Amino acid sequence: MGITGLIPFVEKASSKLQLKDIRGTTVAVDTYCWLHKGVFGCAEKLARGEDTDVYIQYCLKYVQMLLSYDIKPILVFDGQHLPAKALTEKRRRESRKQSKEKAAELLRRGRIEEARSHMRRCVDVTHDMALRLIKECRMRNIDCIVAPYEADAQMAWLNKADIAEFIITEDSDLTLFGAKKIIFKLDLNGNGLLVEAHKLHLAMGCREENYHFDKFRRMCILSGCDYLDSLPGIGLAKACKFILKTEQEDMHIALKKIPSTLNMRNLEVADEYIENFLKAEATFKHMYIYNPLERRMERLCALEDFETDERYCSNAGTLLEDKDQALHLALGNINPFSLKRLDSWTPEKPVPTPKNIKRAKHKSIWQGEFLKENLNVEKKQTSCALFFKKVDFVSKTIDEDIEANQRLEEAKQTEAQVFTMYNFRGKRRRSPSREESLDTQRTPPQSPVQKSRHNPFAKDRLGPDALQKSPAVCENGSLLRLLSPNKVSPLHGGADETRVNSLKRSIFAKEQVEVRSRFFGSKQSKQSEEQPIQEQDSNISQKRLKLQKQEATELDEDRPSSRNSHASEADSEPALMECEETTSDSPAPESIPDRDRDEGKIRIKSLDLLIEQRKPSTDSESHESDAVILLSDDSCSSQLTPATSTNSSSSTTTQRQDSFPSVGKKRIGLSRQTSTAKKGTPKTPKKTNSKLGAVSQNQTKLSMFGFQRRPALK
DNA sequence: CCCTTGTATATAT
DNA sequence: TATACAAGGG
Repeated sequence: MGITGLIPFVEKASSKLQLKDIRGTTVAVDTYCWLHKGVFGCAEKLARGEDTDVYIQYCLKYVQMLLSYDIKPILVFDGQHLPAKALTEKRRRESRKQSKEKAAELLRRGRIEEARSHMRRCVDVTHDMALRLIKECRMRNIDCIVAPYEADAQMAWLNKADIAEFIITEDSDLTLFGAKKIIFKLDLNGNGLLVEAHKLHLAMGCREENYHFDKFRRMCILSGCDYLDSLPGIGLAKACKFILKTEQEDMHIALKKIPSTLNMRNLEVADEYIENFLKAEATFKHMYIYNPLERRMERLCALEDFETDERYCSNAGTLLEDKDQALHLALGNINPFSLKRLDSWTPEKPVPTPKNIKRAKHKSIWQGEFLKENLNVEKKQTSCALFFKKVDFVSKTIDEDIEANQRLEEAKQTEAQVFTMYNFRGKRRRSPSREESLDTQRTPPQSPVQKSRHNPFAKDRLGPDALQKSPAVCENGSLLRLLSPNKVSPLHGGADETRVNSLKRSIFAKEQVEVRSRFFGSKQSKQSEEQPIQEQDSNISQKRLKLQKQEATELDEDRPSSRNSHASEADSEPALMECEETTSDSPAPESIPDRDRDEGKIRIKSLDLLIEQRKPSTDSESHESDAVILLSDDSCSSQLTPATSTNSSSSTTTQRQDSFPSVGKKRIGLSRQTSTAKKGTPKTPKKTNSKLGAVSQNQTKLSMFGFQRRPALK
């Protein structure tokens, strides 16, 4: 549904987005997208009429993810069907009915697999299912709102009213309703595609001064939308061509010129089409929404704003006279189709939160004290770094410090993500420290100085107070002690005391971050071991030079835009974002829980890795043997023996890049053998430079923790 | 040659 | 349900 091909069409107005770039914001969510996808996972059960909460858990997983980024979600649900869509709905219902019959028929014949595919098509998302999710959200203090009609219009209004800065949806119609920032294709790793309305002229190939949003909307309606089928032979491309060629504002006149403008002589534009076009346009502009702050129904845009004749608004819904009914419909207490009252929850009587459920601390849109918080997280982070620059007057190489700080900041986010990922699996909730990490994510950052000085390994030193404020890197105390800078390497014993930013220290700071990302989230960073060490040797100095240059620009730059400009890097591992040298083009990392849900296993393997790190390894051979110790998977240890490793040292960069994820993943045990095998990742044997003699411990570590030359971008 | 339109397929756990 | 791909039409 929506506008066919619109998302590829607006490619020039879109950019990759990672949720960590929009921390502290509020987003409106098209919840039916999640429910539909969630329903897919349990379609069979639902088709059989069995009870299941799989789809609820699926949605809550997304909610948890948003919360972990300190993003306030507002779940928006569809309300009553519009008369204009009644026909479409009827068709869908019939199609579902047919699928159900087919599935039943196939089941009777015992063809289960075929029956399944039909079962998936016959399940529907009901309001009861929505209400069940709404009730779960009420316990968690997550705002929900049922739109009077289409969720799209409701979300667009939330966006325009600056209640929500972003909208998460799969439905391209959102752009037509006038939403400003829309996130499509959001996955559980927090990656999505951001489409910004102020860039739409780029997609249309229209000069900014000639562009008006009406042009875009008209183009989309012409290409065929939910409310109006397109004229035969007209899609987005033709519609765009026509809109750019005509300056006629009056659609009665303009539309008549389509055949001549587009050289389509056989095309006829009926008067009826023009009327329906204007109706469709009015529907997108003036549909009714619910204003939760004022607690009343309103039009998305007032009729006066466009001087629209009300007779064109026949598809934009009708005002519910009963204000109480409108409120309870918006709260989800009323079935929007039958208008039957199902519940009587109000924001004034919050439901108690069970002990095992976390309650979000965001202000509710239903409460009077709700204030628009236009927190610009990106700017905050920048100023944090700059502030730090001011206070640290001792250091000469302050740039290195800032850079190290940024790495630590990035790593903090990574660990938060990971903790949450474990959390929403909800399997083992043994340690309170994980919950704390969630809490910390929701509360705004403390003073910039504190924040920038945050040391992930300071747990031992700073005492209980620090424990509460900063999320624990790892709940395992021995792990932390092992990692503490003073103990890891004799080379750096005195570094902390002098407080001077020696090269060693700066490298070490980087290393710490990499260690963490290796454990908890990175795919790319795991590639390090396979990198020939001599190559890294030269890389280190290069890297430092580049980093110093980079951060000078990065600090002042608007973060999201700088991110977006590196399209291929946008989906790389969060902790490595700051260090572009270590990022690569490899596919987006998958969430850890999918790979290995057993945290115990991960913890043990992490320790293994630390043991490896602490071993006095002075050449690549011993490094090599250490690597084998790590392996628990028989199938991959064979690939990693030194014998095979020498064979392929001449492989090209691209080959290496392909091979790294599969090998690296196995090594720290964050992936399953099957998952890599399925994807058909070519397994190239590991490469090391056996000639390497005395490599400093530091360099060995660097090689172990993710430093490698960045493969050339295409 | 480009654009539209119809068809096939993966979708989540 | 949305996307990718192929084929047909102007």
